[in-house]
Amino acid sequence: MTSRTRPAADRRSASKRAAILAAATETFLATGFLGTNMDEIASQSGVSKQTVYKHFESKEALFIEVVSRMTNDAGDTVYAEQPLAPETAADVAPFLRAYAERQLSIVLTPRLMQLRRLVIGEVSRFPALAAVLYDRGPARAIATLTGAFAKLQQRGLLRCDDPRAAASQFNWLIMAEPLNDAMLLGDAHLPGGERLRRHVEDGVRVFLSAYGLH
Amino acid sequence: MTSRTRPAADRRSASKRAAILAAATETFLATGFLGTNMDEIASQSGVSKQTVYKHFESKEALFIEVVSRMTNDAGDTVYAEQPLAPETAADVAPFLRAYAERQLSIVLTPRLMQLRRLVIGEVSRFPALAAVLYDRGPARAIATLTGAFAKLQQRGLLRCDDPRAAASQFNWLIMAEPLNDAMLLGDAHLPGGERLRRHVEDGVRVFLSAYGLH
DNA sequence: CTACAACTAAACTAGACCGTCCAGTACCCA
DNA sequence: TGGGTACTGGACGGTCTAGTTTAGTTGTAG
Repeated sequence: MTSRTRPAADRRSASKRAAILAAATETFLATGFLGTNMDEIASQSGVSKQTVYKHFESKEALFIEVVSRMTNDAGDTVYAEQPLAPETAADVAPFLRAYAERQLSIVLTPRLMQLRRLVIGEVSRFPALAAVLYDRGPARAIATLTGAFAKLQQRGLLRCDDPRAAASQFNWLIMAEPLNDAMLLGDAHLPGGERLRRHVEDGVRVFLSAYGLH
Repeated sequence: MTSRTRPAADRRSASKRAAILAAATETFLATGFLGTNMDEIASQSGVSKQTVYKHFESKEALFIEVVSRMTNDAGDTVYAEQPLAPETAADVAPFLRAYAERQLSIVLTPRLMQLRRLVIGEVSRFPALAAVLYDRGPARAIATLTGAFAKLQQRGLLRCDDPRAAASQFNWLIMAEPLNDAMLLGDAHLPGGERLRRHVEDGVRVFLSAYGLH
C-alpha cells in the first residue's frame, strides 16, 4: 500500500487533469468527436499523451466526461437562483419578462450553442449525452415553470388548467425562434439588447392573452 | 469530339449516379460526414470506387450534393400545395389546425430529423448547408404563414399588427416542442395520432386567444 | 470489326490517428 | 539520501481512409 495521502503530488495531478479537461473541451467543441485527435489535446494542455491516458481511459471516456461536465455546469448556472413567483396580478407580466430575459441571456451564448450542436450531431453515437442535455436543459426549465405557474394558478393570478402544458408553451414561445436561428445560422445571429427585449415582450403578451386574467 | 449523344450509355451512367447518391444518402445519414468512408458507399451502391470518383469530385462534394438534394426535396414536399386562407371567422381555427397537423406530420419524420441532426452537427464545417436548410425549412414556413396571416388581417379575421411576428410565434408554438424533443431524445419520441392532435389544439387555442377575433 | 467510353477489381500511396511502450526525468515524502 | 510516483517525449504497431493508378472487361456506335 502506497496510498498514504500525498497532498502535493495529488494537487499536481489534479491540475494536470483540469488542464486536460479544459483543452479537450475547447477541441471537442471546435472540431467534434471524430474531428478531434488526442495528440492535439495533449499538446494543447501542455501534457504528454501518456498522462492523458493515465487520467482518462479512452477518447470516448474523455468526451463523455467533457460533455457531461459542461452540461451540468451550464444547468447549474441557469438554475442557480429560483425567481420567486409574484404576489399580485400587476407583477405577473414583469415576472415573466424578467424570467425570460434572464433565461435567454444565459442560454444563448456561443459556447452553449456549440455544445448543443455537438451533442445533437452525436445523438446516434452517444444517445445518453443527449438525454442528459435534455434533462438539464428544457426539461428542467419546464419543470421550474410548471411549479411557478401552478402557484400562480392557486393564487388566482393565472388561468391555466394544465400548468405543465402552459409551461412548455411559454418556454418555447420564448426560446424557440432565437435558439433555432442560432443553431443553423451560427452565433452571429444570436439576438441581444433591444431585439431580445422586444422578442420577450411579444412572447409574454401572447402568453398572457391566453392565460392571464385580462 | 466524341460527344455524339449515346442514349444507352448515358442512361446507364445516370442510373449508376443515382445509385451512388442513394447509398451515400443512407450512409451519411447513419454515420455522419467523418464517420462515413467512400469504400462503403461504393460497395453499398454496387459500383467501383473509381466510378464514384468519376461522378463526384471528392467526399466533400458528394456530401454537399447529398444534403442539398435532400433538403430541397424535403422543402418541395412540404410546400407542394398551399392551403388557401379561409373566408369566414369560423373557418380560421380549423384552417390553423389543419395546417399545423399537416406540417408536423410531414416534417417530423425520422429521416428529416436525422438530416437536421447531421446538418447541425456540421455547421462549422459546412455553414452553407445549414443556411440552405434554414431557408428551405423554418424561413419558408414562416414566410408562407406571414402571407396567410396578412390576408386574414385584411379580411378582418385576425387581429395582428405584425403578421411576420405572429407567423413566427405560431410556427414555433406548434413545432418547437416536438422538434426539440425528437432532436435530443431520438425518433422514438416523435408524437403521433392523439398526442399530436392535442398538441396542435392547445397551440391554436393560445394563438387565437392573442390574435383571434372573439 | 473497330474504336471508344464507361466500368470493374484490386493494389497502392500517403498520411492520419488511437493507444501503447519505453527510457529517462522531476518531485515529493520519509 | 533513497524510494516511489507522476510525468515527459518520442517512437511505434496496427489500423483506417481519401484518393490514384493500373490492367483488364463490357457494351455500344458506326
